[in-house]
Amino acid sequence: MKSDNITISDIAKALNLSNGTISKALKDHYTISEPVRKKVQEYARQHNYRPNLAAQALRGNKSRSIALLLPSIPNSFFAEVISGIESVIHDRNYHLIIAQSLESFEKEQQNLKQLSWHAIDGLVVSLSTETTDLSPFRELQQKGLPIVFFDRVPDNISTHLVTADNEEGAFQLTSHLIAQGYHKIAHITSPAHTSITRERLSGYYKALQKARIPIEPAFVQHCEHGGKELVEIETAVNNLLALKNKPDAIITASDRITIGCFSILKKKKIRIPGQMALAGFCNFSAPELFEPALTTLHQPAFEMGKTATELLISLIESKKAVTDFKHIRLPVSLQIRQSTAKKK
Amino acid sequence: MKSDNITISDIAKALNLSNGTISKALKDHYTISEPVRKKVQEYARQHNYRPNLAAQALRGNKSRSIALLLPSIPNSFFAEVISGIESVIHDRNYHLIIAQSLESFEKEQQNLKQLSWHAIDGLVVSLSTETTDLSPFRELQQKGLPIVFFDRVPDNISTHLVTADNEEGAFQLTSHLIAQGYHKIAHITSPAHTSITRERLSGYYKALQKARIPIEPAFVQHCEHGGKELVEIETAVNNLLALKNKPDAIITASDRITIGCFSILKKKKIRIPGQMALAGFCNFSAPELFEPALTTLHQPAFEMGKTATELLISLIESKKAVTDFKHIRLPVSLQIRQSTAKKK
DNA sequence: TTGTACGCGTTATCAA
DNA sequence: TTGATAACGCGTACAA
Repeated sequence: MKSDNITISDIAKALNLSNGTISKALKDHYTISEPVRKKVQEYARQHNYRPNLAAQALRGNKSRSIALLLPSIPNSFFAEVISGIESVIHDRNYHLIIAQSLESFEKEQQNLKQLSWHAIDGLVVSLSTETTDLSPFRELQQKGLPIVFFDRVPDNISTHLVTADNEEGAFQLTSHLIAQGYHKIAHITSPAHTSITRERLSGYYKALQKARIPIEPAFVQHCEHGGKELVEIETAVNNLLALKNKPDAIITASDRITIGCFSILKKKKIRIPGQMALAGFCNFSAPELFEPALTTLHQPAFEMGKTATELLISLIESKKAVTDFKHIRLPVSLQIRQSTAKKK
Repeated sequence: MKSDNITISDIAKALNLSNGTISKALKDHYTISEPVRKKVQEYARQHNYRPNLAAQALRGNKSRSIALLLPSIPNSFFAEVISGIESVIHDRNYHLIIAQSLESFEKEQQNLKQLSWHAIDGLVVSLSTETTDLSPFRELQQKGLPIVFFDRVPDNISTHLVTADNEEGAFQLTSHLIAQGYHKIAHITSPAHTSITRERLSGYYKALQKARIPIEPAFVQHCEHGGKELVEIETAVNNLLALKNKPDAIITASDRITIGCFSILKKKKIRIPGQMALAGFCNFSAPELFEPALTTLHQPAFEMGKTATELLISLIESKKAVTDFKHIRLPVSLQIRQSTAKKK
């Protein structure tokens, strides 16, 4: 776009000062006298001065752009996350560069490479289900790139993490089902290596233990690609249905698995909750319209995006190296509906 | 990020050539001899040379970034659009800057201003429902900024437009309902001034005319904010239900209106399709799980995003001013389900 | 307290 | 066909 913006040297000429003075005055440098500072800032404001981002980037070796790498954009949960990121990024004067991995490690790596060409200042990531090798991320960190992970976060990495309180969420889902009279509760989830899977499993186990319900290993089914293909979910459901000791309820671990599982049960004409109760992690916008209305565990996706971005920006703008990293767990909310009605 | 990339002058030193020669060789300038060209490109490839985007931006007065301005990110339709844009933008070496208007003209203008600071090369827009004043967009165009509109497009503007075939979609929906035995078909839609509303109304009227069904003006209800607040949709539904001559079917004009209307009818315990058939424009991912499964008209959102972006890039990169603008209408697909079962 | 001068990496112009 | 040089706008030593 033809930029008709004025530049620092325009201001310098107009006020009979030098470029250096203007530059310093604009950023409240301490060596500039109050009247000059005021005059310059006033002039800049009136003439709608905007710093040339390209020049700043070239000079300062930073681009004021943040990259977002996530599994899938058109997914209720991640779309809300993006919205949360958008809510902070403009005010802080950053760009957002979005790339989706589509749950593929290869695509993720390819994206990562492309993003690095953009000379990004920071990276917000939710890992693909396939990702186990974190070395590419570690390498980028070592080159000085701040990274914040959210939702699907790695272990053993030194940086901020933002997740929903997955353990608590699974605990609530499971406890709710138990309270409704279901005692044979299965869990369909993502690959065992991912953080969210482990945390949710842990919550599931804790709830069972608390109710003194023995753990049945066959009740836990993993979708190796997080339910990317429906057939994965179908296999998981079939495995459960083939058990001698069939479960009477299923809790599911992601938008896609929840919706997929629901759909498969309906296709199989299995009554919900009569034959099988169902509840799961889900940020879908209208679960109350389903038949039956679906009990969901809602994650604060918008806040996750917002929080992760704020943390990232704090890392980027921190003068001294940050070593005190936090894992923020945001509260979830259980929304009880028909699909987990009391067992008869 | 600490960019450890090599630069043009690194190559120049290594090969004992000048910067200018390297620059030209890399872009296949005709004045560079074949052997030099090859040598330079080979060296660049081997050493993983990437042009510094900030420098290119500063020098060439363009940023290789494209802005996307749309009503709402966490909306099935627009999320798919973003995915479509993402699919082309990286390969063409552009950034994407996203801003959402949340259906507010004021927020849209504010975004527009902020975006212009980023020195964007082009703009992809879907207008907010509130927008009637196009002058800000026209001004940007006159300053030389290429703009492509999609979905909610303006009239009387000289640029490429990309929409779904809204008229055909509404025609199909209406004709389908007629064929199923519904003859009192209402239409809940967005404000009358928007392009999609007019096109869909036109399709609706054409289908009625073709079937020789008289048009009933009270059957057309507008949600002034596109159903941003549920109460708008509720009012529209109530207006229809209060009519002496009640409709026996409703077609709805957007994700939000469709879902909202569905929800309201259920809350009112109105049987679908027994008392009121329902079908609408909807890119929601699992309309078959609703009760009843919802007949939808699906828009090719991914393709719309992709097409709009390709057109925009062609405008940006066109050497000569483009005057031959097209309005591309992408095909829609009607998915028939229970909510429009044959009238008894 | 302010001004001068240089360099970030690239590209365009002009000279060789 | 290639080389030298200047310029894009900004920030920062260092000089004044």
